[in-house]
Formats: sequence, C-alpha cells, structure tokens
Amino acid sequence: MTITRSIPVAVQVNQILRERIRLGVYPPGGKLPSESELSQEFDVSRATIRTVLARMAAEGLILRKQGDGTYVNEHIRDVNTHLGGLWEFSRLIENSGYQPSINSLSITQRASTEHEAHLLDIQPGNEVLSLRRLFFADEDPVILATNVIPNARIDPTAGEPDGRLRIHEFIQRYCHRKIAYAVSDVRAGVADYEIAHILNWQPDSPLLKIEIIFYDRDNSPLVCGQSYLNDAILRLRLVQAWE
Amino acid sequence: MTITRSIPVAVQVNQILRERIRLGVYPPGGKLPSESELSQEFDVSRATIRTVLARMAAEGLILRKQGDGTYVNEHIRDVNTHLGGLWEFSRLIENSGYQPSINSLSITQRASTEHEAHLLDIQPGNEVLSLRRLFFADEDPVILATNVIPNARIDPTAGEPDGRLRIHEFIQRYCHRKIAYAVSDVRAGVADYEIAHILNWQPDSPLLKIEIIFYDRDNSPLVCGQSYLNDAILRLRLVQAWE
DNA sequence: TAGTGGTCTAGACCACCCT
DNA sequence: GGGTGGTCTAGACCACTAC
Repeated sequence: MTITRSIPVAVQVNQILRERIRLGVYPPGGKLPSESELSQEFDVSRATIRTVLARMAAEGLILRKQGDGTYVNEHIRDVNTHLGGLWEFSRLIENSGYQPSINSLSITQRASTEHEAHLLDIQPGNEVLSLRRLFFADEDPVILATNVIPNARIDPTAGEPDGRLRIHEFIQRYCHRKIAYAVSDVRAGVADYEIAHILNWQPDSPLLKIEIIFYDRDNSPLVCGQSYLNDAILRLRLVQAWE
Repeated sequence: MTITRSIPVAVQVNQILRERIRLGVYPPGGKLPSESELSQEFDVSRATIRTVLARMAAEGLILRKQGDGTYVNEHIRDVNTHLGGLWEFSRLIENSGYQPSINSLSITQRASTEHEAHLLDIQPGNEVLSLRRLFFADEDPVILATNVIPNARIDPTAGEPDGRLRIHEFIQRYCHRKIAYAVSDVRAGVADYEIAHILNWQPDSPLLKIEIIFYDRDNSPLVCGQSYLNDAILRLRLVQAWE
C-alpha cells in the first residue's frame, strides 16, 4: 500500500493490484477503480497506471472496456503460463497450485554432442556440464529436465554446482550472467521406459517435451535443455488476448 | 513510410519497423536507430516509439540494452508464436513459412455433451454447431480442429456456415461478435486410427493436443475447440523475454 | 451527457554503457 | 562526458459506452 521511490512505482502498483485481485478486494468479474481514481490513490500519473494495466490486460488477468471500465477476468483461474512460466518450471508448478521442489539426479561432465554444440555455438566435443533434475509438484514427480552448459562458461572458483537451484539462479552464481530470454519448442513426446520410471508414469504414454535455449543479453546461448512434462498432472494453460 | 493519422501512429510505426527488419534494412544482430532518432524520423513522440519497441521486445524480436542501443534478435527466426498465433492456426502455419489453407470436413448440428455445455456455459443437450476442419501447410495436413458453437449464438439469417473462414471471421459473420481472448491447454496426445488417417500420419504417434475456449469482451464463452497438431511438420516455437 | 479507456505529446530526470 | 534506454509526469484530445 505504501509506495517507495527506490523500487519502480509501476512495479509496486502492479504487485498491489495483483494482490488485491488475489485477495478478492476486486472480486472475479468485478470492476476495478477507473484509471484516474487509481492514479489519485497511488499518487502517480495516469500513464504509469496505464502501463501496469496494459501488462495485466496482456496476460488476460483483466479485461478493459472503452467507455465502461476495467474488469477482473473470472475465467483466468488455473492459468499458469502468462508466458513467463514455461522456462521457470518452479514457477509453473507454483502457478498451478502445487508446492515445487527440485531433486538433482546427476551432474556430469562430458563432451558435447554435435547437436548441443550447434545449439550452444561451441565446437562439437567441447566439454559441457550436464544437469539432470527432477521437479516435483507437491509429492508427484512431474518434470524431468536435462540442462547442458558449456564448461567454458562456468567459473571454476564458484564451487560445486548446486543442482537444486532454479536455472537463472544457477547461471547467475556459476556463470555470472543473466538470462535475457529463451526460445522453446513445445512438442509431443512419448515416455520411454527409463523416463516413465523416473516420472512414476506408464511407459509409452504421451508427455510434453520442451526443448529450450536460454540466451543472455549479449545474445549468446548459455544453456540448452530438454524436458519431459507430465501433462496429466501439470497442465500447460495459457491466455492470449486478441491483438 | 508515410504516416497517416487515421490509423493509430503506433500501429503504423510498428508495421514499418517490422517490415524493415524483415527486409534486412536492420539486419539480424544489427542496431536500430536510437529512440530519439526514430521519433524524429516519424515525427512522433518518444513515448510512442517506446510503446512500439516495448511490444517488439516483449515478443523477443529486438533486444534492448540500456546505455547501448536496440538490436535485432538474430535467434528469432522460425519463431511462430509470439503468443498470438496459438489460436490462429492459419497464422501459425504462415509464420512457420508455409502456405495455409483450410478444408471443411463436416458441419453438423447436434446436442452438446455435458463437458461442452460446462465449457460454453449452456445447458447440457442444448443444440450446438460442430465444425470439423483440416488445416494444410502447403500440401501437408497438419492440424485437425473441431470447434463447437452454441446454436443460440448463431444468427440464422446469416446464411449457410462457411467452414473455410478463420475462426474469428466465422464468429464475426455468424455471431456478430468479436473474440477478445482465448484460454488454451496444450497437451500431449496420441493419434488414434481415424485422426492418424486424416492427418496422413502413423497411428499411435504423439501429437500436440490443443484445447481452447474463446471468449468475447463481455467474457462470455463463444466457442470451444479441440485440435490435434502434427508437430513433426509444424513446430510450436515461442519466445519469452525475462520479466 | 458524463465518465471511461485509447492515443499521443513534450519534457524531465535517472541509470547505464561506451570511449 | 555524451548518448542510450528506463522511468515518470501533466496534460491534451478522441472514441466509446452507459445512463
């Protein structure tokens, strides 16, 4: 409620409005105050309010009607991917209403395959660090993720890799880089015997397969990954606003 | 290049900049003019330029670096879903580099199932119009889509339904409504014999299954759909910018 | 007609990067 | 230091909707 000037005002207003929607201060289907009322309440300009509302509208959280008002979208429950959760599996699980946890299955050093080298813009055979991790939603294993990082990117003085970190925290700590964006392919795959066993699921049943590459702000590939997601437990649900 | 005032300035600038990137005026990895240069060139305010660039950055098309400049993202080729293409299959196919076409397989009138009634907020058994359509990428069948619309929403005077229209055009013409947003579940499925036959693909092979509901701006469900996408031909590739 | 959101402007100050 | 993007303001005018 109280607005500081150390954190961007728009970020704070964003958090406050989301919190109010979550708590039901603005109930599903209900109306939000007008832009001018909000700008008065928070003592910020209408433009600032508008950037916040624009973002929430793009995520489908609110619906804006010219000449009428702004409404809380009541059909938005259980949406977990406001297009920021696909490569943040912990958040994806959290947004789906489960408690996320990460189990590190293996951390190995090996030569890169040709395919990996191509994706990561390195020479085939160059050493890479391969992380195999299992994500849980509450007690259920739901995502098996394999991430590959070029050795050359890793700071050897940063200590032993901790496989339970979120990927951006991992990169931050061991590569001193920030992930800027990611490109991912969503595909349909099938659980082979090993994967089915790890995910505690039937062999030959369909799974979502997510292939992803993370880039830093200099547009260099940092990590590539290949993950299997049990979509019987964890839905991939997303909203798209028209235009 | 020439700016009118009848169409929003931001939209025109957006189109022009995208076109320049597409044509290589701003080559992959290259730098765009600064915000102030662009605002001078188009004779619009910097704020307007920024809204355009912000949108392009959110889609991953450009990368912005404080204190440096704005760059064309070179890793963005073949990305087909800037999170606006999932429920616009024609555009999805187009963005993937194919020529889209739609084949109407069947248009039938029937009673709604319990599940459909729940999704569409109608009574089970109420009449619905069921459209079954096949999307082609060039010559290959890639998406089998089934859409269901409550009869009560359809204007009987609008004539015989044309199954080759895009869904939003269809709704516009026969329901006089505009689609405001959509909620979709992306899942992994398997091609049964019939579906495999229609898609000209192996039975029991994995397919992406997309379940979707379209809403209008009054937040009423208009259409629900269930589609099978052959992801061996048509990739679902998306970009996500950090935060 | 009054009030809402949609568009756009002109300008300020800041944080950051390059040289 | 000079330029770039990041944040924010105050105010204008328009298009639309509900009453």
